[in-house]
This record gives sequence, structure tokens and C-alpha cells, in this order.
Amino acid sequence: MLEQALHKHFGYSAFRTGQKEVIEQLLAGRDVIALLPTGMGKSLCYQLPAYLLDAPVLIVSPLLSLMQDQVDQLRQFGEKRVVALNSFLTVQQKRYALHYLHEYRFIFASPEMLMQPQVKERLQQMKLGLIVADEAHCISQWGFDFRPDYLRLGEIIPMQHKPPILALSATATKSVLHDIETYLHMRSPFYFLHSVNRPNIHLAKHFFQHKDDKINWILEHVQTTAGPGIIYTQSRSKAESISLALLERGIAAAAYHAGKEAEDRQFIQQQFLVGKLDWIVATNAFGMGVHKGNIRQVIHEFMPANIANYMQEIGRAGRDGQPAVASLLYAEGDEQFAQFIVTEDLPKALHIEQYLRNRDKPMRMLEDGSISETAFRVLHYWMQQESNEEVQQRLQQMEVNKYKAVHEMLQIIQSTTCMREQIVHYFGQQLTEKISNCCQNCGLVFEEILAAKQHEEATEQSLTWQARLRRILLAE
DNA sequence: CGCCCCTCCTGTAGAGGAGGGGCGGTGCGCTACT
Repeated sequence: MLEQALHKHFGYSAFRTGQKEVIEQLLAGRDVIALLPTGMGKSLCYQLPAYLLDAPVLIVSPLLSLMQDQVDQLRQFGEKRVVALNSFLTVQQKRYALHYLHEYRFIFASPEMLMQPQVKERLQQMKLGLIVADEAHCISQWGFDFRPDYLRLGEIIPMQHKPPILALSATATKSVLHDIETYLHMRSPFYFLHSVNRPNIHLAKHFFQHKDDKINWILEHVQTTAGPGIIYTQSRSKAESISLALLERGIAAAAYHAGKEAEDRQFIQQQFLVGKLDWIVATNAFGMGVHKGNIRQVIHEFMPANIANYMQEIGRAGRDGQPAVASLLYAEGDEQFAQFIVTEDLPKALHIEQYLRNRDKPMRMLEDGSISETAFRVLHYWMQQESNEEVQQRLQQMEVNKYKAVHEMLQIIQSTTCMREQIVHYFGQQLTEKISNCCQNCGLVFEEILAAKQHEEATEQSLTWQARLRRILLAE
């Protein structure tokens, strides 16, 4: 009985939605794509099978920090046969880990590490019980133009004695599901798809004449409403300046972006998790693997580049099931920047010519700085897959697709019909129930949603003196 | 591409506008250098 195994290894008495179905299929040897809302115990879907299979489980993870969290969690459960194969290991540790790889129960690794010849060869000789792609939407989101090793995961799957493959994610469109299936070489996978709709997240949007007005709105809004929350900004510098402005107003806020030291990032995330920080002002670097239940607000200072990103980012709110608000701020022309940022680092036609001229030693292209490291890696990958003409076409198509995705997001912003319905429809699903205070277009009274919370805060002593003064002076 | 910031220009005072330059997201692994 699966329930008995669940109780024996993890001490739980019952499965959560989807877990049992997914595990049953995996144990029967079938590939599975599971879309489960975050925080609903996605990791158990591979952790339990690991104890019922007689071979190691390989988990492909997008972030080192995520890997570390999962390793720590398993160790807390008393599991010793667990390893994270990544650049944190010394040469000796890595050699040791590879030598005894078959003895581990859980092997975590990044796609880049898996593509190293020594690692790949070692895995190919080994029997694996299960291969897991955690946050599997990364295959589609990052594989084509950022981390091409994500498209090469199929190379580590043994042809003979192929283990079942599990793809886990919280949000994926039909086309993302298709990419996952293709690049993981899945054979008629079992789908467990939870609804992408999150009824407790209310969708607000606000329009502004000038970009600066958005900042003023944020400063005002954050001082008078309930946190904790995340503010997503378009650039690192803006994340810094807004968090500073909030700090000056007595709000416990911090900035988070990829320009910060790994140590600082970890510290800030930790402080937010334990409630010492109320607001995180971040670029899209923040979020994956952040398990905080009581996030009440997500504010977008800029326009997300596509609907999937928007859903992922607002989906970090209200995981405790309590009401939360996602506020999307828009000023005319914001789509220009969104378009620029997502296409700026794509390899261009001139890079293909340059690549062909340096065919014998393409790395030379990097020397004069005419191409970024990312763009070079992406170009190099595609040039090995396809002809010049095909690569050129592909890159153009990528650009077109990215513009199209920005436009789809813009339509949600500009339309006057239910935002939720449009979003759910975009993911190929249907909206089954109608909620009150659904979205800006259906009618939304902010105070009604977080009213109880705000009242509580108003009487709290922890209210900042600025906010108290503001209430008195402005009679709010 | 659009923004922000800085410098320069004008024409003899102080400030406003033109024009140029810099900047702008996401992560892995690895290497060279301090």
C-alpha cells in the first residue's frame, strides 16, 4: 500500500491532490507530466518513489540554491544517500561522488553539469530508477535562448532500460507542455494538470500617465496596505532605488537581484521568509523555490514579458489560501521596454556571419566583446544543430514569438473583459467558478479583500510612525 | 529602443535646451587574477 509507505518514510497519513496518481503511474513505469500548484508537495512525487525503487533517482534542478534546499530537507528527514552534483564540489569531492554515484538514493544536478562528458558517460552506464525535471517549464523558458543545455537533457536518458521520467511544474501552457514532452523524449506521458486559476489571488491593474507616477503609487500604497509582498521591477537599479525609498519611509524592505552576492541574496530571502522583512523589491531573479505562505501582495512595477511569467510571479502570493492581491502597474509605452529586454540578447544575423568566419575557432568571437557570453552559447548550440539558414530563420522566429508574447500580455492589460478568464483561457483551460472581487475589469474593491488584515495592522503598535501620521493627516 | 544624466552651448546673465553616452533580466561552470 502506498499510504503505508508514505507513513513509514515521511510520517504523513494521507496524500495531497495528485500525488498518489502521479506516483502510481511512475511506479508502473510510465512517464508523467504533473502540473501542481507550488507548495502542494511536488517533491514528494519523486521522494516517495525513491524508497520504492531499487535504483537512484536523478533530479535535474535549475538553481543551485534550490538543489541545496532540497538536499537539506532530505537530510533533515534522516536521508544520508543524497548528493548535489554541482560546482560547489571540489575536484576530489566530485570524483568521489561520481565513483559512488550508483550508491546514492537521490542525485541532484544542473543541466550544465549533466552535459559534462564524464558525468554523461557515468550516467549512461548506470541504472536509474527515475529521472525528474524539477521546474520543468525551464526547458521551454530557458532552453531556446538562455541555457541551451536544457534542450539536451534527452542525451542522458538511456536508450535501453529507460527509466520513467517525471516533469514537475506549477504553470505551463500547451506549447510549454509540448516542449517538455519533446525534449525529455517522453512516450505518451500521463498528464496530471491542476487548474492554473488561483481564486484567492485578486487581479488589480492601474494605469499611469508617467512612469514616475508608478513609483509614487507604490510608495503610497505600500505604506497604507498590508504586506508581506513582492515588488517586481524591470531593472536592478530600480529595485535598489525603490527599496531604499521604502526603507526611508520606515518599511522593512530589501532589494534582490542577480547583481548581488549569493550570500546576500540568501540572507535577504531568509529574512523575508521568517518575517523580518515585509517587502522584497526584486527583478525576475527572485521567486523560484521561495516557499512563503503568507505573501499578501505582488506588485508589478513593469509589464511582464509574457503571461506565463506574470502567472508565475503572482502565483507566489496567497499560498496559505488566504486572500491576496496582485497589482499590475502600466504606463503607456511600457511594452517597448519589455520587447527590448527579451530580444536584446538574442544572437543577430551579423553574429552568424561572424561565427562562420571564425568557424575553426568560434570562441574568438568572444574576445572583442561583440557578442555576449549568453548569445554566443545560444548561437553555438544552434549552429551545431542546424544549417546557417535554419539558424537565421529560427532566431528571427524567436524574436517574432517574443514580440507576440509581449503583445498577448498587453492585451490582458488593455482589455476590458475578465482578466482571469483570459489568463486561464491562455493556458488552455476553462474557468469554472466566478468569484467576487475577481479582477479590475469585473470590479474590485481593494479594501474588501485585505480589509481584515488592514484593520489588524492599523491597531498594531508595529505600524510605522510615518504611516500613523499619514492616517491622521490624511484621515485614511 | 527609450530613459536618464551629464556636458556643452549660448553670449555675457542665468538658465534652458540640444546632443552625446551609458544603461538595461534570468544561471550554470570554469578560469584567471588578486
